[in-house]
Amino acid sequence: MFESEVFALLVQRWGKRSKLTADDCSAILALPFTREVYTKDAYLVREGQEARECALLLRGFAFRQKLLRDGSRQIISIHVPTEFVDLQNSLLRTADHNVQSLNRSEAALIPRAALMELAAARPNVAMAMWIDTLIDASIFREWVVNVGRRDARARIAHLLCELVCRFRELPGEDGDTYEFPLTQEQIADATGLTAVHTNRTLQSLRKEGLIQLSSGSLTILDWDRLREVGEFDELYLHHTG
Amino acid sequence: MFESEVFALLVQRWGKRSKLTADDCSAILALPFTREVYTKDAYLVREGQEARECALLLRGFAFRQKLLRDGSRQIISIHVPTEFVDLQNSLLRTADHNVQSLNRSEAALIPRAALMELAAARPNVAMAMWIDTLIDASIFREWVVNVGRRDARARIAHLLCELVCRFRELPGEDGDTYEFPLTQEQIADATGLTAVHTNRTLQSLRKEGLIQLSSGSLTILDWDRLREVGEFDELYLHHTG
DNA sequence: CGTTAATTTGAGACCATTCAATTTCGGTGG
DNA sequence: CCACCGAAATTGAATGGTCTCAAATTAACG
Repeated sequence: MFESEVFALLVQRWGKRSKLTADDCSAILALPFTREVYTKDAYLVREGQEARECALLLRGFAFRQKLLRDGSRQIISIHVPTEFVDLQNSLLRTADHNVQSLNRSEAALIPRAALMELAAARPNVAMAMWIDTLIDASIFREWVVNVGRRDARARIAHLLCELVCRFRELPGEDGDTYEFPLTQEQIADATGLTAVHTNRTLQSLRKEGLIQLSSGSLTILDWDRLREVGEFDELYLHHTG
Repeated sequence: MFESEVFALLVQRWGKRSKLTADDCSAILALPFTREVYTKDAYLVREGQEARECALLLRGFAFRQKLLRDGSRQIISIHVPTEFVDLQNSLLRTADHNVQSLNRSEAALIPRAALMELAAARPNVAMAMWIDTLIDASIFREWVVNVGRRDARARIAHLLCELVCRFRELPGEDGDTYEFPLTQEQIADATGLTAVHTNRTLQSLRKEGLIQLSSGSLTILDWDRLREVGEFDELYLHHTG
């Protein structure tokens, strides 16, 4: 995927909900950036670090995460291409969490200052960025509910539903089979479970004919029942398209 | 507390991190609003509802919440006076969660349109509002970690630490004793526990001399150890003051 | 001072964890 | 192309933290 394409997809995504003028669009397309490739588990952002640039995912996946003293990890969200991975850190200046690459990924790094100037000069663009961060926040809220009040089956089903909904938005992704980049350990860290229990729970979802999941590929066999098990309602994703 | 005071406190809070001109300030102070009083558990915002106005808390407390099919409830955040309770819903238009009054509270309801116009016309104000929502998001992230990866003692200790830090910012609140408006059931819903287990866990925190909590009043007896138990690091609150 | 909400207590059941070992998978070099 | 390797997935058994269901006690409030 060429960088120009990604910025074009970004403009397209934002254009759906905010009115962007031609000038707004060309100002976005004119943003300076450098490209960076990340290997699996490489850090894009580190907690405590001062934000100097903001990463826009071009290819691959990334996730937010916090580490606890005992070494356990909680994943807080998953990110797909065309998403900014740390607008929050850019505005708040010092990162309060880590961002890691899920698999081999690539990002465009935009200098913080350029992004802030753009936001200050163009209210429409600022609004689009703001809304992006609000949707992130909405997803965080749903995750609080997920890990706080649902049992293992529902947590995992809900996570799978969310990811499928978000993968579907990507160009070239449709049908019922998706490239699925999370290991069971990562699913566990995203749902607040252990890898062992995640494994057993996935088996039960498979045994009941809801999903098929192996070797990096997820097939949804029964979307309605998976939704039901995860008590999934996509309102919180605020997909207008 | 008079409304003029609250808007003044808001301007003061925002002024700490964003540069607000005199014009910005007077535009904020000129916002139209109506006042509304809420009884305990009254709804300020309902999931699925279209946002027509945005509530600024003047007095008392409020909390965000989602309800599950089985009737259980997950509290997602607590809010104190001078905080906007639903900027998120105002921007995203349709509310994806509920907001309830924690005790008897009072809010200034600002028409959505007026707030949006102010944001569009004044980048500094927009930035201040944006940052408010980013700090909310940071708190959501920490709550994902709290309910996802900590045991009952740590979850409750962490919640208490957060609330104390935020109460301290309020005028007239200092020392080690605070008005504490949450029932044990609400603490349970905020930490993803049951009320019964919350009760036993609070007893253990009391028995070890960390806190004193009864009849709506919380005293911190050993801040350092409470922090330790909750693995609390206030970076995520982004208090610049 | 009665009535309801909130807190407290007990006992048993269960979901998820822990720890350890085994098997399978994916990739790499010989 | 096969042998090897580390990572990922899988299995088993025992433990334990938290839940459930009830009932009792205490506090709050009009």
